[in-house]
Amino acid sequence: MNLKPTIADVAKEAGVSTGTVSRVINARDGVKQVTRDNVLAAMERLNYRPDQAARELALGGPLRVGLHISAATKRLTPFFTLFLEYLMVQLRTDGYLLEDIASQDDGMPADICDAMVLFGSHEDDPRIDYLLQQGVPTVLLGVAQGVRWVAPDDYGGGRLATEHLLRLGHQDIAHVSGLMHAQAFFNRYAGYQDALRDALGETAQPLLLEGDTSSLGGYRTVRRALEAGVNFSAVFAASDELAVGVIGALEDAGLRVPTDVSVVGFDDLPEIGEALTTVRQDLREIASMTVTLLKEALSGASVRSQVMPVRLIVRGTTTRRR
Amino acid sequence: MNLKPTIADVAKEAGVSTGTVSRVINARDGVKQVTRDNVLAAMERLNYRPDQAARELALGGPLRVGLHISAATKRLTPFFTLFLEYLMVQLRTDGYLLEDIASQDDGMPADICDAMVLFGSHEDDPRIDYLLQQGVPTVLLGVAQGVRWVAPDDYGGGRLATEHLLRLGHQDIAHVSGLMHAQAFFNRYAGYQDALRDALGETAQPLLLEGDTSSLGGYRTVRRALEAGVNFSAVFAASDELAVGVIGALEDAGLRVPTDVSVVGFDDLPEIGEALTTVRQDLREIASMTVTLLKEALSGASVRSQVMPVRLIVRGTTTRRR
DNA sequence: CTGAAAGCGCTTACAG
DNA sequence: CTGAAAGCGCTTACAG
Repeated sequence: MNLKPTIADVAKEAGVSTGTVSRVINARDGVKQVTRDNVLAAMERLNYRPDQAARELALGGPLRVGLHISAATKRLTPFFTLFLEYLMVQLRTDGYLLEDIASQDDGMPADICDAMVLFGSHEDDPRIDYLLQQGVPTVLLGVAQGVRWVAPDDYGGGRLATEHLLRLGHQDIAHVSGLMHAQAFFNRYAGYQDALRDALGETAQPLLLEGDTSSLGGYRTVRRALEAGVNFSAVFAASDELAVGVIGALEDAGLRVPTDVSVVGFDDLPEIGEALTTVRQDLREIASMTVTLLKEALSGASVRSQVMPVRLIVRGTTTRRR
Repeated sequence: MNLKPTIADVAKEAGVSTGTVSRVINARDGVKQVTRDNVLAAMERLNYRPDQAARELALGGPLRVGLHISAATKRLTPFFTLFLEYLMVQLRTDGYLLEDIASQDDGMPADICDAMVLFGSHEDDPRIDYLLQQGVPTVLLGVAQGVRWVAPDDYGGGRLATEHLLRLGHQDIAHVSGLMHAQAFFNRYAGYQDALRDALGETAQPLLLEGDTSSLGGYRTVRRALEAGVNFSAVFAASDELAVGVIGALEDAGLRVPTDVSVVGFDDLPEIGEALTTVRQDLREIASMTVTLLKEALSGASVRSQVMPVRLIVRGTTTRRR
């Protein structure tokens, strides 16, 4: 039979009852280790995937995972859109339902689900205490103390991008970013600064150009810098969106990319950064890790967090300094 | 009892069996009209909503609705993101699962679901014939012949925006838009032209500024026009995103909005167009109508299509001509 | 620690 | 045209 295997198939294969299989699937304790291993092996052999509809029906509803984003976070960005899509798919696979949670007047989530995902945290985010106090399993996107979180290696990515430009002979490297109170931007900037200092010593001149984080923001920031006579032969932009704007501004100023100015982005978003030299963060992996931590939280495992690796993708917007 | 009513509750209330209730829920024929009315009334009284998990389990899987977007369409835009979210929620409510369908080499959808939603159609979209030939229930976003479609009143919206500006005394009104082969842009432009002609007669001077449809695109388009000495006291932008860029370019050129130049957008997107005078299209309604037409298609009802109304929202970016 | 059995809310042959 | 009943794939008291 090549139909989708059910819990009954697994039970037969493992020589146990369906109840036991169910217990193993749900990591209920009170199953002998040998039995558990047996069942796990059988599941593996049959490539068994639980049927979510059946599970939901038996349980009287899906497990609800609430997504709460801080007021300051923009939802309608390519980055957020993509991450959300991956997260939703991941959660659905495991039978969870992702719900959008609105904010109360005090900024706290207006509804509390079986578990929560927090987005757009800054330091000392009051939502964290609030949720921990209620004992709700919570995972954060970004870095914080005392909660489970997952975040890309922003610092390492900043270093990678900057070191790449340094290796190409650039010294006057501008960093175009958003406001520094966002943890991701702060860490990318820190990586940039450290790489610069490591390579150039104390003569290193970090050049931070802050502005709006959209493409338009990147454009205007760089255009203004150019008009003010600021000088650089390379730009590390803190996101692909910014990089797109940066390139536009350079073009409009008659500068060619990468011949005159090299540009590195961050994210490696489809549709946006496809032609860019950029630092790739794997959003799918990040979403997947978010779900993993969520499940750990739900099962009461000990708290841990995860930095996700990034890597440099060299494409056509960087070249050796002339 | 205030628990969620089940099919059994409805059956008892209507004095029939659960099988019969199921038949009327699913619009199976072979149910006497009186019985049907009875059941419908009972459902109404109890405010019955079918349990999707149970349905899915009994049917052996959810009904899959495939979303296919043309290669040219950008997915990671605020507009698309928002629409997709609404569509997904609507579909889930009715127990359908939205799936993203990739393209074959020839541009046709690589997988065919129980029903399809097509996005980013232009005239004579070959996907339409392809799907109709296979007999797949299909709904299109946009306008086309011989299929079910739903679209906002682009033409009417173009008129509304332009007439608003005319009423404020503006005569030199530029239209900033994307490429005209997109049906929505084409129709918005047509509305603009007709409103202009109706008000100013043959002296009317349509001024079309085409460019990239992002905010950055709007910015660059207008900046270039300004630098070329093009003259206007008002702009009708074909989207809120474009309008944001337009306003940026005006500001950077030292022009105040709306004192010096009035700007109208289109869409009324949250986060983007919140301060704009704009033409509101109700994406939630459009998504909901899409699902309605999908269900009609699935049940074999006769083909119909729907233009969704839009309306002008006057906010702070337009004022009387100085 | 594990099995047998009932139940979650629906659909659909099968009878009548 | 309609009802009684089995079945979809899980979970979970209840026994043992």
